[in-house]
Amino acid sequence: MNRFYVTTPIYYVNDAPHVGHAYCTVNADAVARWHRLRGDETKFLTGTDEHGQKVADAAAKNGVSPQEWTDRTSLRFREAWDALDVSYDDFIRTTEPRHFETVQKFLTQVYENGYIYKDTYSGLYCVSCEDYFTLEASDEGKCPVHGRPLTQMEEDNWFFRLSAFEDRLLEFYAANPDFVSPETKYNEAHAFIKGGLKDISITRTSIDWGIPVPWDDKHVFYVWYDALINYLTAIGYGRDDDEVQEWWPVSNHLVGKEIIRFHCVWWPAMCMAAGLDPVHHVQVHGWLLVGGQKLSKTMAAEGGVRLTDISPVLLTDEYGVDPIRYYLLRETALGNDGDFSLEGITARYNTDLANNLGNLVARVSTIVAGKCDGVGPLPQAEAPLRDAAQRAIADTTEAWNRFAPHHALEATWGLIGATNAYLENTAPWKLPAGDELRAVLGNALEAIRIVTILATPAMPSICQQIWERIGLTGSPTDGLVGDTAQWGLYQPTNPIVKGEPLFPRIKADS
RNA sequence: GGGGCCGUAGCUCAGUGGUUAGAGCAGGGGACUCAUAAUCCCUGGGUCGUGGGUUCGAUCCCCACCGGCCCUACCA
Repeated sequence: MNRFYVTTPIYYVNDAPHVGHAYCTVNADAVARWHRLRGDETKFLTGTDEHGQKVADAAAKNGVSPQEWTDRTSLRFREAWDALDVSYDDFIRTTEPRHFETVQKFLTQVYENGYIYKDTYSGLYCVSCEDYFTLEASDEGKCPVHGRPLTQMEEDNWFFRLSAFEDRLLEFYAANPDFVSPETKYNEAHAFIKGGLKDISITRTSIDWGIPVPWDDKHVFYVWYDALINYLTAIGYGRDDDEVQEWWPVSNHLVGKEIIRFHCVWWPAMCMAAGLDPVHHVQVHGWLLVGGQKLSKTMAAEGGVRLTDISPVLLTDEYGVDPIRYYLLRETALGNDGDFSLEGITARYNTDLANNLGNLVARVSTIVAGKCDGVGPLPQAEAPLRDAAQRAIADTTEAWNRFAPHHALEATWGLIGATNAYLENTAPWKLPAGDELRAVLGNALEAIRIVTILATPAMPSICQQIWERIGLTGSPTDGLVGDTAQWGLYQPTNPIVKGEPLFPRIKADS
């Protein structure tokens, strides 16, 4: 039995979920669904990050307690994921007792291993930002954001001895060239380590909205330290339900490129410090850009992007869940930045979904209804379409296995194109009733059946619908893809259903 | 200041040290009529950002520059 553990970052609850969150989460979801389809025992974790100064501030600003604020905002994330058909197995909140327990166990271990020490943090502080800057990061001693002079501040902090892991991290990177992908992100992380690592402050005394340091109750852990450990909380690290041995060796983090440092440098070092192997794999994704600009809360606040237009829930209301999932997965190569636009959604929808897939199902259904009394004929063992199907199956499989949903869908759509072309060549609408006609339609239906299996990680609900329309019982997810995605297995038990268009075209002016 | 990324057909992007640089979409032409004015076939001379260098030969290697962007230690 293979296992597969995939995580998203836990999302920071100082604001509402937006498309950027959805992008990451839907990719993780599709990959998780693929692995379930392969028969892997799969665990898909997402959740919310609920500590830190910004959350406390956001709560205060809204006149509620931090706990109430996080309850409220965390719920919005779960609602968004429900709206997107996200099949997480576990939703973690960093304010949960289980997380307190794991964090304290984990960091106590690091402490006992001698990698945490107390020192005075002294740095340049910007009162407006309420944050420290290094001299290098500052604008010649002035705040790079506000331009006002930074003041020297001191605070007693506990420090993590990150510098002790420079060599071990470099060795680890050398020994694990697939640790981070895509390769450019691996290089980036590797280069950063080579550039030298400094110890980092991991606790705060200035706030109390956080997880207490077990050996020093004046301190709470800095939010990132607590946050990263969520990946271990969910598999029971340090608790009765400890399943770290089973899940950690097959762990995969899907993260945005801006948090490479935390996941590819700090986090493996922290694991090493606790006597644990680092996460198995970090898959980095790029950003969705709106009009070439980063899609972010900041931009929206400045009026650069209308936040209401990029709420995931509004998008699914407008275009449907599966089309949005398809767009997010298909439009941008995972690892690259991508354009996000309503025009792009419409284009993908009309061409790939309405014209290619939806129309294929419609035209085949109509001919079967008209010429075969609505009963789907069986495919041939040997058919011209068979090669196209096998190529699509192989390419799609390979792509999903390496975190490349865009390539997977491209490969699957290759079979849709081949099937449309096959229909042109065989012109079943001209054929008299008989074996030839039945063979052509059976082959086309078989291709459609295979498509629904291959595409179900991306569009679970539409694929189920198509499955039923072509007269099959059960679901595309019944059985393992290795067994079911093989030419020749189409065997309907129900009549073909013509039905309404699966994807009514979106008119250009709407 | 330091580190890194990107710049390829109208658009979005693939791609490789070597004869004619590719795909999808858009556009143009044709076919067909089963289908959601859908589908299928044909159609892509674009200084591969600019200027140098290495090389028998570079879009792909090196350097500089221009333009866009990211990280520099709490925004997917």
